[in-house]
Amino acid sequence: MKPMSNHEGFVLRLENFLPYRLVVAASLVSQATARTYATKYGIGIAEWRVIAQLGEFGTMTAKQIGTRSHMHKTKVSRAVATLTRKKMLAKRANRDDKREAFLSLSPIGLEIYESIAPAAQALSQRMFGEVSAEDRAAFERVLDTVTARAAALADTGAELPD
Amino acid sequence: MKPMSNHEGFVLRLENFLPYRLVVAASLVSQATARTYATKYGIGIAEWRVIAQLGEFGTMTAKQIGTRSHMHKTKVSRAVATLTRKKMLAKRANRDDKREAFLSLSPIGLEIYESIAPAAQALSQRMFGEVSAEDRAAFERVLDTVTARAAALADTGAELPD
DNA sequence: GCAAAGTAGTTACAAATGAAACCAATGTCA
DNA sequence: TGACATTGGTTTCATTTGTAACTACTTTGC
Repeated sequence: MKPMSNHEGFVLRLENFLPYRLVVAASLVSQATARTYATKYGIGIAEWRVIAQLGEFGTMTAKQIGTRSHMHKTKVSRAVATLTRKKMLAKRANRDDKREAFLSLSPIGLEIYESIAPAAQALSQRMFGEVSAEDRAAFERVLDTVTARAAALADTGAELPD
Repeated sequence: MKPMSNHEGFVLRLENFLPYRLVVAASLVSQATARTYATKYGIGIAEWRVIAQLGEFGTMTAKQIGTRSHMHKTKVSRAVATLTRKKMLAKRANRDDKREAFLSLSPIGLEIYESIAPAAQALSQRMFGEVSAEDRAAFERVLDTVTARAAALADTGAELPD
């Protein structure tokens, strides 16, 4: 599409601008998944991400969950609180450091995990399914370098929405 | 990294899970850019996106801006309001349809655009600069298909296969 | 041992957000 | 024409979010 700008200077073509396209794509993906998790499983994105971490790694502190998932610590704290209220999490005190606690999935939480994880996989398949193996590999490479670069640039502090 | 889960069923490896990686990458990119725009130009992401659209296309209605940029209409409305307050936008009534108005950049808005656009380009270069042309092309292809798929899933509210 | 500095996690508060109600103008169709 | 649906855009309201302040605990340096 040709830009119709009425000025002479620098013109940024958003439709070719990768940061913009990346953010738009991610926000659509995020919406689609959020909707599915919410309507079919009554669970928010932050909660799901906590469950997913614990489902994969078994036992973690809130801090570790936050670091691994790039979630703000207040978001983790709140997600953990609601999941605890819903009896999906088990919290075990750490005797060697009473500030933190070891979190893991309760039987109910595990049940949820075991039902959502394949559904998430299927949803991913629907979004990325028709991508060739080569393109997929390239895509992953680019995601890696960009993630590293952007993390370095964003470094001085702030955190993620979804 | 090896999963340490203590259960036997399905395990989703988030570090290989594309939707997740996409969202994380985008959110880091978004943060990095937001920070730059905010601190260096005193402008928010939504406002910048409105400016960017108008800088590229000259004149648009709020509806068109929303559609092209995938922004919620209230977000567009608010961004337009603050930009108008800052005298960065010119609003011209549409005589043929009094509900909408034609928006474009004022001289001040254009000045901002001309100063941010190259900075955005430079920032993008820093994030995607070391990506090869082939990988970049593949990346764009994948973004396109995923954007289309996710958009379809997001607004139909399609269900998951069971 | 102890004060100062740092860390895990929670909470208070203010800003950003989206769903839904709303307003004014336009389109539709009998 | 005139009722009714629709659309562009704004506003209201409840929720979500992040920043900063805070609590409780731990580490460091002396």
